[in-house]
Amino acid sequence: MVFLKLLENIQSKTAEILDAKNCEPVKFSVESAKPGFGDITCNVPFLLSKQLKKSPQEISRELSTMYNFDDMPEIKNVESHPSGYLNFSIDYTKFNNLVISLSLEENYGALEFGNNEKIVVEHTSVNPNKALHVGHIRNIILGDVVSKILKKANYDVKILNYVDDSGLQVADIIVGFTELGFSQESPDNEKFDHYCGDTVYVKTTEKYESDKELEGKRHEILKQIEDNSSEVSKIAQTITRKVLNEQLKTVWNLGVFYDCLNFESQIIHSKLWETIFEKLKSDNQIKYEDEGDNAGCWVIPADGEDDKILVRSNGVATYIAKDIPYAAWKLGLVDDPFYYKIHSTQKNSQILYETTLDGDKKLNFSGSKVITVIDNRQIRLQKIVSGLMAKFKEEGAYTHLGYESVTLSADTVKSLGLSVDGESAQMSGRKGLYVNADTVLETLTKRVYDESKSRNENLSESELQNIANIVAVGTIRYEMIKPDLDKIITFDLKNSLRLEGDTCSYIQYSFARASRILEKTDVKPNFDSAFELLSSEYEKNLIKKIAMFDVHVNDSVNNLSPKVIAKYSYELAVTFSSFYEHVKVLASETTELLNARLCLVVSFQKTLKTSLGLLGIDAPERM
RNA sequence: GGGUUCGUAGCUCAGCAUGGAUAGAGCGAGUGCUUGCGGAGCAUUAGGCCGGGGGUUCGAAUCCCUUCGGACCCGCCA
Repeated sequence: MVFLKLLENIQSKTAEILDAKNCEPVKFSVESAKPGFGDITCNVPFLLSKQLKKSPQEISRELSTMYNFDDMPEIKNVESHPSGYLNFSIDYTKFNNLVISLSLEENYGALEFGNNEKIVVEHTSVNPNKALHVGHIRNIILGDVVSKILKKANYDVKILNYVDDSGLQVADIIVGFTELGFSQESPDNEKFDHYCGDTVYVKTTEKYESDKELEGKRHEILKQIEDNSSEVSKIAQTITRKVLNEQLKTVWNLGVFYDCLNFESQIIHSKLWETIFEKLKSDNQIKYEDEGDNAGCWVIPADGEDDKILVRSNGVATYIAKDIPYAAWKLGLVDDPFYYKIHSTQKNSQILYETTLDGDKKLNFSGSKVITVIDNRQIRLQKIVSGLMAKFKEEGAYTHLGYESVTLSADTVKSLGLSVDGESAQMSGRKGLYVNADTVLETLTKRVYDESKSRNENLSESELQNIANIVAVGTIRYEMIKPDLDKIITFDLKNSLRLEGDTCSYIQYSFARASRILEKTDVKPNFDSAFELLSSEYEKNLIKKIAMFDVHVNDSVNNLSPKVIAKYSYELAVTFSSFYEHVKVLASETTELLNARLCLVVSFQKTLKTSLGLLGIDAPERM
C-alpha cells in the first residue's frame, strides 16, 4: 500500500488531533487534491465550523499548526488554504524512492479485503442457440473484470457460466432442425453458432408468423427436450453442446475463462427445485393462494409490488423457479447434487469443469458470497431472488450486478439492411437485429493490423497478428468497461471502434513508447539509487499517479466498479504521455538522472501493465 | 396505471456513493509543435444557468420534492 496508507495515516492523525481538542467526532474526508491545492486535502475545518462556532478558515489555521509528521517522512507539511481546506504536501525526495521500489513488487496494488474467502461470480449465461453478440460481450467482460478485481483483493474467486440449455429459445432451433429440415451441419465454413442464430433461429421464428401450428410445436418440443429419454432431447443435447463450444471459442478469444459450466437441464433433473420448494414452504417464505386471481398458485409475497407466482395452478413451476435453486446452490445452502467432470482445456490451458449427474468426482464451486452479472432488465426478478437468499443467509451474500443494455446505432442497424425508427434500437435475435461478437473482433483486428503494418514495415507477419489481436481485444474490453453500469451503450460499428483519444490503443501506445525508450539505451536501470533527482512537475505527477493505484483498486472493489480501473489506466497513460513529451529521458544531462528516469519509466510500465491486467488487457512492446 | 433509471460542452461521456476551493476528458472545430525516446502523440483556443422549478444547507452538478423529456421493467412466457 502506498497512497492509501498515506491517506489513512493522515486520517488517523487528524482524528487524534480532534480527539485532543475534545471535538465531537465528525465524518471527514482525506483525499488526493486537485492540481494546485497541494497533494492531499482534508475538509474537516468545514465540518467543525458549526460545532466550534468558528469559521472554517480559522479552524483550518489552528489545526494546521497541530500536525507533527516526524513518523511520516513522505509528508512535507500542511498548509491552511484561505478557502478553509487543509492541504498537505508530499515530500517527493522521500516519496519517490518508496513508490518506485514498491511498484516493482509482484502484487503491487493488491489489497486485503477477502481473506481468501470463496466468492462466486456468474456471468455470460447465454442460451446455447446462437452466437454471442455485442450485448453479451458487455456482460462477459464486466463479469471477467469484476472477478479479476476481486482476486486482487484476495478473494478466492470461482467463475461460473450458466448454460440455459432447455428453454424455449433452444426449442425454437430444434423445431427448425426437426420440423423444417435444416441441416445439422453448418454450410461451408460457417461457425455453427452463427448458422444456428443467423439462419435457423431467424428463419424458424419467422415461419411462426405464417404457421401458427408450427409455433404450437415449440412447447411440445420443449417438453421432449426436458425428457431425458426422448430422441429430441438427444438431438438438442448434441446441438446445444456444439453451439456452446463455438460460443466458448469466441469468449476465449476475448481472454475470458471459467471454472465451471452449469447446465440448466441438470438443475431441472437434479430435483434441487423440489428440495428448495419444501424449504421455502416450511420456512413460510411463500404462500399458497386459495382465492383471487392467483388461486391455486404458490406465490412469493412481495411488499409494495404484485406477488410473484412461483408455481402455477397446474403445478408447473415458473421461470424463476430455476433461478432460486441455482442461487441457493451457488451459496452452498443445499446439498450439492452434482458431480463434476472435465469439459475441456481452455485456451489459457486452464481446466474447465462441467456439472454432471452421474459421476464420482466431487468438487466445490459454491461460495459464501455470490455475484450474478445480469442486465438490468432482470432487476425485479433478481431482487426477489436476492431477497429470498437474504432470508437464508446474511444480507448482501447474494449480489446482483446489473448494468444497462447495449443497443445499436441507427447507422449500424441500416448497415445490417434493416430499418429503424429512432436513433438506436434494442437488439433482437428474432429479427436478426444484432452484431455478432466474432464479427466485431474480426473487423477490429483487421483494422488494427492494417494500421500497425503501415507504421512498422519491419515487423513479421506473426508479430503483426499478435499486435492486432492484443489491441483489438483491448479496445473491445475497454469500450465495454469504460461507461458507467447504468448507462446504455449505443454500439456503432464506426464510432465504437476508434483508435484515437480516450481509447485502449492510446493507453497501449504509451506503453509501447516506454518500451522504446528502454530499448534504445544500453544503460540497465539500477534501482538501488536515490530518486530525489526526479523533481520536475512531470516526474512528480507521474510518481503520484503510480502511487495512487491502490486508491483506485480500493475504490473499484468497494463499489464493484470496473470502470474505475479503466479510468485510472487512461489517466496514468495521459500522465506518462505528457512526461514523455516534455522530459527527454535519453537526453538526460547526467548518468544519475538518466538512471533515475529509466527507473521511473520501468515503474510506470509495471504499474500500467498491472492495471491493464485487471481489465484483462495486454500491452504490446510495439504496435 | 405502477415502478426503476438516465438527462452535464455541437456529439460521446467523467465527476454524484461520502455536498465544499477553478465542473473535467475524448470526438468534432481553430492554432501551434517532428534537424531530439514513435504524431495512435503533445501544447493551446473557443464551446456549460450541470433538462426546468422548488426545498434542505453557511455552501448543491452532487441530498430531498416536483415537473418535462428519453430508456427499461411490470404474464399462471422463458
